[in-house]
Amino acid sequence: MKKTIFIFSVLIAALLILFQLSKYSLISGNTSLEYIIAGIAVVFFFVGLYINKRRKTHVNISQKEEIDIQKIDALGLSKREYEVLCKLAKGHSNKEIASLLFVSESTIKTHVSNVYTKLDVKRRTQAIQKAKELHILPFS
Amino acid sequence: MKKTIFIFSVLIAALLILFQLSKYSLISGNTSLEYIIAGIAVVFFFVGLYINKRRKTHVNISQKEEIDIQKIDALGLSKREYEVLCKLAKGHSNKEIASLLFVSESTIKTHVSNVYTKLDVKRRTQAIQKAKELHILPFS
DNA sequence: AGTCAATTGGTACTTTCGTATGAGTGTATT
DNA sequence: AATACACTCATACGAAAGTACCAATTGACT
Repeated sequence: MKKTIFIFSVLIAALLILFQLSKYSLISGNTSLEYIIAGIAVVFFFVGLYINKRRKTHVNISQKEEIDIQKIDALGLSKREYEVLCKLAKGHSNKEIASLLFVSESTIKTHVSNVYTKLDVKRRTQAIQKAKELHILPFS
Repeated sequence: MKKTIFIFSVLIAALLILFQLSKYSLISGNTSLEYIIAGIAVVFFFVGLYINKRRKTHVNISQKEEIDIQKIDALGLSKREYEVLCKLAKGHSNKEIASLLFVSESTIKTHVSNVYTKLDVKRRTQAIQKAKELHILPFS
Protein backbone atom coordinates (compact mmCIF):
# COMPACT_ATOMS: atom_id res chain seq x y z
CA MET A 1 0.00 0.00 0.00
CA LYS A 2 2.78 2.43 0.93
CA LYS A 3 4.55 1.67 -2.31
CA THR A 4 1.42 2.25 -4.36
CA ILE A 5 0.93 5.68 -2.75
CA PHE A 6 4.60 6.52 -3.33
CA ILE A 7 4.45 5.49 -6.98
CA PHE A 8 1.33 7.54 -7.62
CA SER A 9 2.94 10.54 -5.92
CA VAL A 10 5.92 10.20 -8.25
CA LEU A 11 3.52 9.92 -11.20
CA ILE A 12 1.71 13.13 -10.29
CA ALA A 13 5.03 14.93 -9.74
CA ALA A 14 6.28 13.74 -13.12
CA LEU A 15 3.09 14.94 -14.76
CA LEU A 16 3.50 18.43 -13.23
CA ILE A 17 7.14 18.64 -14.28
CA LEU A 18 6.24 17.67 -17.82
CA PHE A 19 3.53 20.34 -17.90
CA GLN A 20 6.11 22.93 -16.87
CA LEU A 21 8.54 21.72 -19.52
CA SER A 22 5.87 21.92 -22.19
CA LYS A 23 5.09 25.53 -21.21
CA TYR A 24 8.75 26.55 -21.51
CA SER A 25 9.00 24.87 -24.85
CA LEU A 26 6.08 26.99 -26.13
CA ILE A 27 8.18 30.07 -25.45
CA SER A 28 11.36 28.72 -27.01
CA GLY A 29 9.64 27.18 -30.06
CA ASN A 30 7.27 24.44 -31.23
CA THR A 31 9.80 22.00 -32.75
CA SER A 32 10.85 20.43 -29.45
CA LEU A 33 7.21 19.93 -28.34
CA GLU A 34 6.86 16.74 -30.32
CA TYR A 35 9.91 15.25 -28.60
CA ILE A 36 8.47 16.12 -25.22
CA ILE A 37 5.17 14.42 -26.04
CA ALA A 38 7.04 11.36 -27.31
CA GLY A 39 9.05 11.41 -24.08
CA ILE A 40 5.89 11.50 -22.00
CA ALA A 41 4.46 8.59 -23.95
CA VAL A 42 7.61 6.46 -23.53
CA VAL A 43 8.00 7.27 -19.83
CA PHE A 44 4.42 6.40 -18.97
CA PHE A 45 4.55 3.31 -21.13
CA PHE A 46 7.46 1.99 -19.06
CA VAL A 47 5.82 3.14 -15.84
CA GLY A 48 2.84 0.96 -16.85
CA LEU A 49 5.14 -1.98 -17.50
CA TYR A 50 6.91 -1.49 -14.16
CA ILE A 51 3.72 -1.16 -12.11
CA ASN A 52 2.29 -4.38 -13.48
CA LYS A 53 5.52 -6.31 -12.94
CA ARG A 54 5.67 -5.18 -9.32
CA ARG A 55 2.08 -6.20 -8.67
CA LYS A 56 2.38 -9.67 -10.19
CA THR A 57 5.61 -10.67 -8.44
CA HIS A 58 4.23 -9.38 -5.16
CA VAL A 59 1.14 -11.55 -5.47
CA ASN A 60 3.28 -14.61 -6.21
CA ILE A 61 5.46 -14.12 -3.15
CA SER A 62 2.48 -13.70 -0.85
CA GLN A 63 0.92 -16.93 -2.13
CA LYS A 64 4.11 -18.87 -1.49
CA GLU A 65 5.08 -17.73 1.97
CA GLU A 66 2.23 -16.10 3.85
CA ILE A 67 -0.59 -18.64 3.55
CA ASP A 68 1.45 -21.51 5.02
CA ILE A 69 1.54 -21.05 8.76
CA GLN A 70 -2.06 -20.16 9.54
CA LYS A 71 -3.46 -23.24 7.82
CA ILE A 72 -0.98 -25.61 9.42
CA ASP A 73 -2.20 -25.02 12.95
CA ALA A 74 -5.75 -24.50 11.76
CA LEU A 75 -5.51 -28.19 10.85
CA GLY A 76 -3.97 -28.96 14.23
CA LEU A 77 -0.73 -30.26 12.71
CA SER A 78 2.15 -30.33 15.18
CA LYS A 79 5.69 -29.31 14.27
CA ARG A 80 6.87 -32.87 13.92
CA GLU A 81 3.82 -34.00 11.97
CA TYR A 82 4.38 -31.18 9.53
CA GLU A 83 8.02 -32.16 9.07
CA VAL A 84 6.95 -35.71 8.32
CA LEU A 85 4.32 -34.50 5.87
CA CYS A 86 6.95 -32.52 3.96
CA LYS A 87 9.32 -35.47 3.65
CA LEU A 88 6.39 -37.67 2.68
CA ALA A 89 5.40 -35.26 -0.09
CA LYS A 90 8.96 -35.32 -1.41
CA GLY A 91 8.52 -39.03 -2.14
CA HIS A 92 10.34 -40.57 0.83
CA SER A 93 9.30 -43.89 2.36
CA ASN A 94 8.56 -44.20 6.08
CA LYS A 95 11.94 -45.85 6.59
CA GLU A 96 13.73 -43.02 4.81
CA ILE A 97 11.90 -40.36 6.81
CA ALA A 98 12.84 -42.22 9.98
CA SER A 99 16.52 -42.04 8.98
CA LEU A 100 16.28 -38.38 8.02
CA LEU A 101 14.71 -37.38 11.34
CA PHE A 102 16.77 -39.83 13.46
CA VAL A 103 13.80 -41.68 14.91
CA SER A 104 12.31 -45.16 14.49
CA GLU A 105 9.96 -46.19 11.69
CA SER A 106 7.25 -46.80 14.31
CA THR A 107 7.35 -43.15 15.27
CA ILE A 108 6.97 -42.09 11.67
CA LYS A 109 4.02 -44.43 11.24
CA THR A 110 2.33 -42.83 14.22
CA HIS A 111 2.95 -39.33 12.88
CA VAL A 112 1.80 -40.30 9.41
CA SER A 113 -1.42 -41.79 10.74
CA ASN A 114 -2.10 -38.64 12.75
CA VAL A 115 -1.47 -36.51 9.66
CA TYR A 116 -3.98 -38.59 7.71
CA THR A 117 -6.60 -38.12 10.40
CA LYS A 118 -6.03 -34.36 10.52
CA LEU A 119 -6.04 -33.97 6.76
CA ASP A 120 -9.02 -36.33 6.51
CA VAL A 121 -7.41 -38.66 3.97
CA LYS A 122 -6.79 -42.40 3.70
CA ARG A 123 -3.57 -42.69 1.66
CA ARG A 124 -0.28 -40.85 1.41
CA THR A 125 -0.96 -39.91 -2.19
CA GLN A 126 -4.16 -38.18 -1.08
CA ALA A 127 -2.25 -36.44 1.69
CA ILE A 128 0.13 -35.01 -0.92
CA GLN A 129 -2.80 -33.82 -3.04
CA LYS A 130 -4.50 -32.16 -0.07
CA ALA A 131 -1.31 -30.54 1.16
CA LYS A 132 -0.68 -29.04 -2.27
CA GLU A 133 -4.23 -27.74 -2.49
CA LEU A 134 -3.83 -26.07 0.87
CA HIS A 135 -0.44 -24.58 -0.09
CA ILE A 136 1.17 -25.78 3.10
CA LEU A 137 4.27 -27.22 1.43
CA PRO A 138 7.54 -25.24 1.19
CA PHE A 139 8.02 -26.30 -2.43
CA SER A 140 6.06 -26.55 -5.69
CA MET B 1 6.03 -12.38 -32.43
CA LYS B 2 3.34 -11.24 -34.88
CA LYS B 3 1.32 -9.79 -32.03
CA THR B 4 4.31 -7.83 -30.72
CA ILE B 5 4.92 -6.28 -34.15
CA PHE B 6 1.22 -5.46 -34.48
CA ILE B 7 1.08 -3.83 -31.06
CA PHE B 8 4.13 -1.69 -31.75
CA SER B 9 2.67 -0.63 -35.10
CA VAL B 10 -0.48 0.48 -33.30
CA LEU B 11 1.69 2.34 -30.78
CA ILE B 12 3.54 4.25 -33.50
CA ALA B 13 0.27 5.06 -35.27
CA ALA B 14 -1.23 6.33 -32.02
CA LEU B 15 1.84 8.48 -31.45
CA LEU B 16 1.50 10.07 -34.91
CA ILE B 17 -2.21 10.74 -34.40
CA LEU B 18 -1.49 12.40 -31.08
CA PHE B 19 1.13 14.59 -32.73
CA GLN B 20 -1.45 15.73 -35.25
CA LEU B 21 -3.97 16.42 -32.50
CA SER B 22 -1.41 18.47 -30.60
CA LYS B 23 -0.72 20.60 -33.71
CA TYR B 24 -4.40 21.33 -34.19
CA SER B 25 -4.71 22.29 -30.57
CA LEU B 26 -1.94 24.86 -31.00
CA ILE B 27 -4.08 26.60 -33.58
CA SER B 28 -7.28 26.54 -31.55
CA GLY B 29 -5.60 27.57 -28.30
CA ASN B 30 -3.12 26.56 -25.60
CA THR B 31 -5.54 25.71 -22.78
CA SER B 32 -6.45 22.26 -24.11
CA LEU B 33 -2.79 21.25 -24.64
CA GLU B 34 -2.37 20.19 -21.04
CA TYR B 35 -5.36 17.84 -21.30
CA ILE B 36 -3.91 16.26 -24.41
CA ILE B 37 -0.57 15.66 -22.71
CA ALA B 38 -2.36 14.18 -19.71
CA GLY B 39 -4.36 12.01 -22.12
CA ILE B 40 -1.21 10.76 -23.79
CA ALA B 41 0.30 9.91 -20.41
CA VAL B 42 -2.80 7.99 -19.28
CA VAL B 43 -3.18 6.14 -22.58
CA PHE B 44 0.42 4.97 -22.68
CA PHE B 45 0.32 4.09 -19.02
CA PHE B 46 -2.54 1.69 -19.68
CA VAL B 47 -0.87 0.43 -22.84
CA GLY B 48 2.11 -0.48 -20.67
CA LEU B 49 -0.15 -2.29 -18.23
CA TYR B 50 -1.90 -4.15 -21.04
CA ILE B 51 1.30 -5.26 -22.78
CA ASN B 52 2.73 -6.71 -19.60
CA LYS B 53 -0.49 -8.53 -18.78
CA ARG B 54 -0.56 -10.09 -22.25
CA ARG B 55 3.01 -11.28 -21.95
CA LYS B 56 2.55 -12.84 -18.50
CA THR B 57 -0.66 -14.71 -19.22
CA HIS B 58 0.79 -15.98 -22.48
CA VAL B 59 3.79 -17.45 -20.68
CA ASN B 60 1.49 -19.15 -18.17
CA ILE B 61 -0.64 -20.76 -20.86
CA SER B 62 2.37 -22.09 -22.74
CA GLN B 63 3.75 -23.66 -19.57
CA LYS B 64 0.46 -25.39 -18.85
CA GLU B 65 -0.47 -26.83 -22.22
CA GLU B 66 2.42 -26.94 -24.67
CA ILE B 67 5.14 -28.71 -22.70
CA ASP B 68 2.99 -31.78 -21.95
CA ILE B 69 2.90 -33.93 -25.04
CA GLN B 70 6.53 -33.85 -26.16
CA LYS B 71 7.86 -35.02 -22.81
CA ILE B 72 5.33 -37.82 -22.47
CA ASP B 73 6.56 -39.75 -25.46
CA ALA B 74 10.13 -38.62 -24.86
CA LEU B 75 9.80 -40.78 -21.75
CA GLY B 76 8.24 -43.58 -23.80
CA LEU B 77 4.99 -43.47 -21.85
CA SER B 78 2.09 -45.09 -23.69
CA LYS B 79 -1.42 -43.64 -23.76
CA ARG B 80 -2.69 -46.06 -21.14
CA GLU B 81 0.33 -45.70 -18.89
CA TYR B 82 -0.14 -41.93 -18.93
CA GLU B 83 -3.81 -42.28 -18.00
CA VAL B 84 -2.84 -44.47 -15.06
CA LEU B 85 -0.18 -41.99 -13.99
CA CYS B 86 -2.75 -39.19 -13.92
CA LYS B 87 -5.20 -41.14 -11.78
CA LEU B 88 -2.35 -42.19 -9.53
CA ALA B 89 -1.28 -38.57 -9.06
CA LYS B 90 -4.82 -37.67 -8.07
CA GLY B 91 -4.48 -39.97 -5.08
CA HIS B 92 -6.36 -43.04 -6.31
CA SER B 93 -5.41 -46.57 -5.24
CA ASN B 94 -4.68 -49.29 -7.78
CA LYS B 95 -8.11 -50.78 -7.14
CA GLU B 96 -9.83 -47.45 -7.72
CA ILE B 97 -7.91 -46.84 -10.94
CA ALA B 98 -8.92 -50.32 -12.10
CA SER B 99 -12.57 -49.44 -11.55
CA LEU B 100 -12.25 -46.07 -13.26
CA LEU B 101 -10.64 -47.58 -16.36
CA PHE B 102 -12.77 -50.78 -16.34
CA VAL B 103 -9.84 -53.22 -16.14
CA SER B 104 -8.44 -55.55 -13.50
CA GLU B 105 -6.14 -54.51 -10.71
CA SER B 106 -3.43 -56.76 -12.18
CA THR B 107 -3.44 -54.66 -15.31
CA ILE B 108 -3.04 -51.49 -13.33
CA LYS B 109 -0.14 -52.99 -11.41
CA THR B 110 1.57 -53.84 -14.67
CA HIS B 111 1.05 -50.32 -16.00
CA VAL B 112 2.18 -48.74 -12.76
CA SER B 113 5.36 -50.81 -12.69
CA ASN B 114 6.11 -49.81 -16.27
CA VAL B 115 5.55 -46.16 -15.41
CA TYR B 116 8.02 -46.45 -12.52
CA THR B 117 10.63 -47.96 -14.81
CA LYS B 118 10.16 -45.22 -17.40
CA LEU B 119 10.18 -42.41 -14.85
CA ASP B 120 13.10 -44.07 -13.06
CA VAL B 121 11.44 -44.10 -9.64
CA LYS B 122 10.71 -46.71 -6.96
CA ARG B 123 7.50 -45.50 -5.32
CA ARG B 124 4.24 -43.90 -6.38
CA THR B 125 4.97 -40.80 -4.30
CA GLN B 126 8.20 -40.32 -6.25
CA ALA B 127 6.31 -40.81 -9.50
CA ILE B 128 3.99 -37.96 -8.53
CA GLN B 129 6.95 -35.73 -7.71
CA LYS B 130 8.68 -36.48 -10.98
CA ALA B 131 5.53 -36.02 -13.03
CA LYS B 132 4.94 -32.62 -11.46
CA GLU B 133 8.53 -31.56 -12.11
CA LEU B 134 8.17 -32.54 -15.75
CA HIS B 135 4.83 -30.72 -16.08
CA ILE B 136 3.17 -33.72 -17.68
CA LEU B 137 0.05 -33.61 -15.52
CA PRO B 138 -3.17 -31.92 -16.69
CA PHE B 139 -3.70 -30.30 -13.30
CA SER B 140 -1.73 -28.36 -10.66
C1' DA C 1 2.52 -63.56 -43.10
C1' DG C 2 5.48 -61.98 -39.65
C1' DT C 3 7.18 -58.68 -36.32
C1' DC C 4 6.54 -55.35 -32.86
C1' DA C 5 4.41 -52.70 -29.34
C1' DA C 6 0.44 -51.92 -26.52
C1' DT C 7 -3.00 -53.72 -23.64
C1' DT C 8 -4.83 -56.93 -20.85
C1' DG C 9 -4.71 -60.45 -17.22
C1' DG C 10 -2.91 -63.98 -14.06
C1' DT C 11 0.01 -66.21 -10.08
C1' DA C 12 3.15 -65.88 -6.45
C1' DC C 13 5.90 -63.55 -3.45
C1' DT C 14 8.08 -59.56 -0.87
C1' DT C 15 7.87 -55.14 0.84
C1' DT C 16 5.72 -51.13 2.36
C1' DC C 17 1.90 -48.91 4.30
C1' DG C 18 -1.76 -48.16 7.50
C1' DT C 19 -4.43 -49.12 11.87
C1' DA C 20 -5.08 -50.30 16.57
C1' DT C 21 -3.45 -50.35 20.96
C1' DG C 22 -0.56 -49.51 24.71
C1' DA C 23 3.03 -47.18 26.99
C1' DG C 24 7.10 -44.25 28.54
C1' DT C 25 9.16 -39.49 28.60
C1' DG C 26 9.29 -34.59 28.79
C1' DT C 27 7.21 -29.98 28.86
C1' DA C 28 3.89 -26.70 29.72
C1' DT C 29 -0.40 -25.21 31.82
C1' DT C 30 -3.79 -24.99 35.46
C1' DA D 1 0.66 -31.87 42.11
C1' DA D 2 -2.19 -33.01 38.37
C1' DT D 3 -3.65 -32.62 33.65
C1' DA D 4 -2.85 -32.18 28.94
C1' DC D 5 -0.18 -32.54 24.94
C1' DA D 6 3.70 -33.67 21.91
C1' DC D 7 6.96 -37.03 20.90
C1' DT D 8 8.78 -41.34 21.16
C1' DC D 9 8.62 -46.54 20.39
C1' DA D 10 6.83 -51.34 20.17
C1' DT D 11 3.90 -55.25 18.64
C1' DA D 12 0.67 -57.29 15.73
C1' DC D 13 -2.36 -57.66 12.01
C1' DG D 14 -4.45 -56.65 7.59
C1' DA D 15 -4.39 -54.08 3.36
C1' DA D 16 -2.02 -51.99 -0.38
C1' DA D 17 1.76 -51.65 -3.22
C1' DG D 18 5.46 -53.43 -5.86
C1' DT D 19 8.29 -57.18 -8.41
C1' DA D 20 8.96 -61.00 -11.36
C1' DC D 21 7.40 -64.03 -14.12
C1' DC D 22 4.37 -65.58 -17.98
C1' DA D 23 0.77 -65.41 -21.57
C1' DA D 24 -3.20 -64.10 -24.78
C1' DT D 25 -5.08 -60.58 -27.80
C1' DT D 26 -5.08 -56.79 -30.86
C1' DG D 27 -3.65 -53.25 -34.20
C1' DA D 28 0.04 -51.28 -36.97
C1' DC D 29 3.81 -51.52 -39.85
C1' DT D 30 7.08 -54.14 -43.17
